[in-house]
Amino acid sequence: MTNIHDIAKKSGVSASTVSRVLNGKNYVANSTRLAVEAAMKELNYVPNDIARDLSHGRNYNVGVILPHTKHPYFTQILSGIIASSFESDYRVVILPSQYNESVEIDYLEQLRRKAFDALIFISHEISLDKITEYSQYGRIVVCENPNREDVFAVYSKRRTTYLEAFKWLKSQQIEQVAVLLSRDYASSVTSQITLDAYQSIFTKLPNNDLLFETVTTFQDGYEAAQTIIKQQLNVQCIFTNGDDVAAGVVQAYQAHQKTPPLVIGQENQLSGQLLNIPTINHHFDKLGRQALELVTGAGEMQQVVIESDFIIR
Amino acid sequence: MTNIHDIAKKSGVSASTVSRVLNGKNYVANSTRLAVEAAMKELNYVPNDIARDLSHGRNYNVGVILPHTKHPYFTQILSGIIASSFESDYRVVILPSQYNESVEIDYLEQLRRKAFDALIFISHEISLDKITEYSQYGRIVVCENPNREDVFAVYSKRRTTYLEAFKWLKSQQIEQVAVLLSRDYASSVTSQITLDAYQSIFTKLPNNDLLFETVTTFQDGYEAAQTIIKQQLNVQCIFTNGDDVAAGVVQAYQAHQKTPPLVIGQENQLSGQLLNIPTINHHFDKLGRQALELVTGAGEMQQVVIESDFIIR
DNA sequence: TTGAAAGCGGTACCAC
DNA sequence: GTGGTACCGCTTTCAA
Repeated sequence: MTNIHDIAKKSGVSASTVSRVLNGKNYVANSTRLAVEAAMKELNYVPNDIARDLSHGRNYNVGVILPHTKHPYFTQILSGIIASSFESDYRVVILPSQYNESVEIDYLEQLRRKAFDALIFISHEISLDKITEYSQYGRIVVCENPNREDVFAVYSKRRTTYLEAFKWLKSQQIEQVAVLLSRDYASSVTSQITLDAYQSIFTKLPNNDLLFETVTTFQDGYEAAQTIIKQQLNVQCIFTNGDDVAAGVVQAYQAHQKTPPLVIGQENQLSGQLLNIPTINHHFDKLGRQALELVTGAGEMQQVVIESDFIIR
Repeated sequence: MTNIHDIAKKSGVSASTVSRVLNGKNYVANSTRLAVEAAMKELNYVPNDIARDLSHGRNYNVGVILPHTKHPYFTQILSGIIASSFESDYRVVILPSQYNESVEIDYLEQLRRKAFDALIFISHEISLDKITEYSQYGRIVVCENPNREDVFAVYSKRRTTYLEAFKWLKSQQIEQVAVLLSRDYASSVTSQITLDAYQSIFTKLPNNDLLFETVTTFQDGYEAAQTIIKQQLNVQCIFTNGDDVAAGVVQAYQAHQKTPPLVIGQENQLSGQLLNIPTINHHFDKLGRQALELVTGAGEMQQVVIESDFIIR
């Protein structure tokens, strides 16, 4: 590896001067500059980024923690982050966590060891306390409403839109609504917001047999619908947590030769467009973009809210 | 930042000894070890990864170059790479290229500057010559058949499966086949393989009006199908380059109140399952896993071929 | 079993 | 404008 000292020697100047030429900063005589550049060309020199990083104490890497890449919620946010990184000086490092707390802690430790300048949690199992504890080592942004003010956050304004959707249902005289959630009420903020909005509009929670709490895929949606069909429940609408799930519901009804009730999806995916399912667009790509801007920005503590839309079709 | 020398001083030993304790290598007296560990605990010390990287001359980062994350071909391979990285010591850095040659060259230069230990090109615009030129700076793997032996590569065995699919069509007395490609014959190896296989079976290329060369999305598929419908072409089958595209084709026919011909997709996506479209599964996740194993491995020059399946439904 | 010292490859402050 | 030098923080060889 030819280094900065080789260039210095070759061109008869000091390493400091080579460094100046390299960075185009400070004054260097034109003749000196040319001599140094000639030496660099001749020795086929390029600077070493790791050495530079060490000297600067930073490496422009942002770690992005997500459980896996099988769910559109994660991948859509990730896409936004990546798109935004393309326009910034930062690189995105993917850190899969499989919902495993100790893996997440390990990533926080890596932040502490300077492996990254900053971290984005698209989702997390560990507590917010743990996250704030590590904030001294680099900026950390979470992609959810933390319900406290000492955490950088970007999140979708779900509640308003859920209220809008449920209000609309009610205006259509629809009151028998099944709800398919991705995770149980206790462990998911999204589930809490959904059910709280539901209760605000319908003044009660859904009956137990109309509430499904671990539905995340097409297949899960299909099976939940089958349960509803078999039990011959009186259902006017099935409110799901994603268009793929919604598609599963519709397919299940069709497989049973039945007309599905009104099905509502989320995330405005292709599956929903194909089957003409009303949906809620949370604009996760935009959320991802904001997350990167926030985590690489210089500003004060901040929380950004992204609007979402209810799309009737 | 408390560093290794602080620990050395605090515990009354040399930095070398602290380093030994840190790495658990070489002999350190038990009493010494305990003293050092106590000092580390007390000063809340963690080693600096960048310094370690500089000393080692490597950083365990693998760059993954892809045009964008909007196409399932890219994201499926990426998922495989990420899943595999979880089981390795390497980190995945996402490098979006937007099909831009100078951006790709810049990433190659970053490899040279030691920003990464290795690179995976999921897709690339630059020449293979350029890629081999930079191979001296770190291992580089491409995700396509390079048709030469001096490049690490992982690719799907498309030709065999395309032949199988076309043969099956022929056995069904289907000879009027439209083909929707993602890119033109000249610039896409996949397009070449597709049409070459077509020609092997049908002894001729598709007519010009049955060949579409820049179709990549649902919408593109929809529009291509509209063209076919409007021109009232005699088509028994539409062979597409993806299930989402295939879904667009089917939807276009339905919108025109027409029964679609046999439509074949690729990639075994949800959209294809929903609409019951026959497809070709290229197992891109597996391809991604192999790509990471290959790029981080120690072995000789190697090329790995992934089997694909024709799924009739 | 341990320490001194020379790297790894740059950056940046302070004189001249 | 330019050079000297200390420093970023860890690893590793060689001697003791």
